[in-house]
Amino acid sequence: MVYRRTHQVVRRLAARRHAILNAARDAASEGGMAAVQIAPVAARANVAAGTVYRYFPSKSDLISELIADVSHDELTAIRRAADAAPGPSSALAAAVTTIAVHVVSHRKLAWGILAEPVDVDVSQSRLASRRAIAAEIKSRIDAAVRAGHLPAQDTELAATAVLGALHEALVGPLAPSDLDDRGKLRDAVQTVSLLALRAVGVMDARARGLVVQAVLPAQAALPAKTSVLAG
Amino acid sequence: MVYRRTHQVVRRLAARRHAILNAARDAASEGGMAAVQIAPVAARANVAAGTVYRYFPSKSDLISELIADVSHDELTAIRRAADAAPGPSSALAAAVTTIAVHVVSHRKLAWGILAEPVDVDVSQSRLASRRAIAAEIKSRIDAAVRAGHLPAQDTELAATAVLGALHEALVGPLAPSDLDDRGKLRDAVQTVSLLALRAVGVMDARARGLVVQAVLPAQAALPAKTSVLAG
DNA sequence: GACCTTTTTGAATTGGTGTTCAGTTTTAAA
DNA sequence: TTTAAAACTGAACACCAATTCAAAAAGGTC
Repeated sequence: MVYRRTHQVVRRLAARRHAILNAARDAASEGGMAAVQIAPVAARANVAAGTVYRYFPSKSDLISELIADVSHDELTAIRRAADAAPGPSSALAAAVTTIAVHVVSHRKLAWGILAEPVDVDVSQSRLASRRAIAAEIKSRIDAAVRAGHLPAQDTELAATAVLGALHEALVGPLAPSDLDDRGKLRDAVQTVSLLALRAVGVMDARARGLVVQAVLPAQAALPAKTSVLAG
Repeated sequence: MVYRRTHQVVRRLAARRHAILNAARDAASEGGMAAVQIAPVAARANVAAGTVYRYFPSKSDLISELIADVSHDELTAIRRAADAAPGPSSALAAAVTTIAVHVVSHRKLAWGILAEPVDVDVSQSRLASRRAIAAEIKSRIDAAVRAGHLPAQDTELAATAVLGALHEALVGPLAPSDLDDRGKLRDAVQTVSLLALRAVGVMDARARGLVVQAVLPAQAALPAKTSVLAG
């Protein structure tokens, strides 16, 4: 044989793969999934359109991997925030506010990942992404129920509803348009987190306290260098 | 002039318009918005593809009108249910359960109206549809707040979040799959309605009572002849 | 029935983007 | 430097449903 992949090449290939995925993420962050088209993404990554197909079998696969990536980062952030909390209720509050802060800070990307119409079928990866995050929320609600902080309930449905409330209120088409203002953003995050906690049965007064405590670290964790979502 | 539209013709034209819209609604009910394609819809309505374009400038307009129609029917049903309730809290509960029962009873159509990817741009009519229903919910929450039954809050955001919770939990991709069972359906509707009411600040015990009272009439109103959504 | 207008038809056209592939460039080994 | 494999390029292709439009049919008046 007169050709073998050397380390250098392997690294370059990996870098290029990253570059393409990154280009896709950037495009999605700026213009939503509609902006994730092969030719523009290839241009952003400094490769030709055909090259994309040496790394991803189809556009569908590219976007699916993008969705999985972003979800994975998101899940990590949620877990870290919740695990750092002192008790089950705080953990739930931390998880909820983390999601709220993240999606509201990267609305275009979140909208693209979650619900924006795409011309290729990405329902499977969206489903997996949602399932994973819903499962995390469910487990946090379960823990709070076991601790006697919340009434017994269908926690799976509750987790799904909580996610729906967060998404619709913060990144959906009816979301407030003035969320670029830092104060407004925090208010919206607090309001919606409060709604979510009350929905699962946290008493109003207690929920307010939990939210206030959870919002600060969630916001602080975000602007650190590269944000988790837009990395 | 040697030609004027006679009554008969006017009626036939109107009937045809209805037939096309109805065909679109049927198609959406069966196969979601993906099934709303010009040729199949035309076939369903017993006209040629080209004829559709004498009634609707574009597919986008056809679907937009379909969305507006369905939303209008939905809004009417919500108002009727809420207005029949004895007080502001009951009215809110009635509105919420009405939405829940409707979307869960016509999931494919609801999904198509709300969020399913479509190849043409229907974001404006979807936005209008959502806005109208959110406004109705908001006004019911406002009334309950004024009556002192709920804590003061950002009712616009609350209404949006409530809708998001209902939709995601009942028609989204994570919605339970066993909702064809009548009992399961009722349980899901109750559970999610309860979550929605607690979210806006109704106490758990009271919310349970309101939901139970509201679910029965909402369910009863539905199967009457032609359902409001699929009619 | 003659004559004009509106309506309908459905096959052909259009448009836009994902995907392919023959030719070119780059890389590694001899 | 030569050789062969892999990687890359980008213009051409394919796909597929929305849309158009010339011809035909139906409707209305005289």
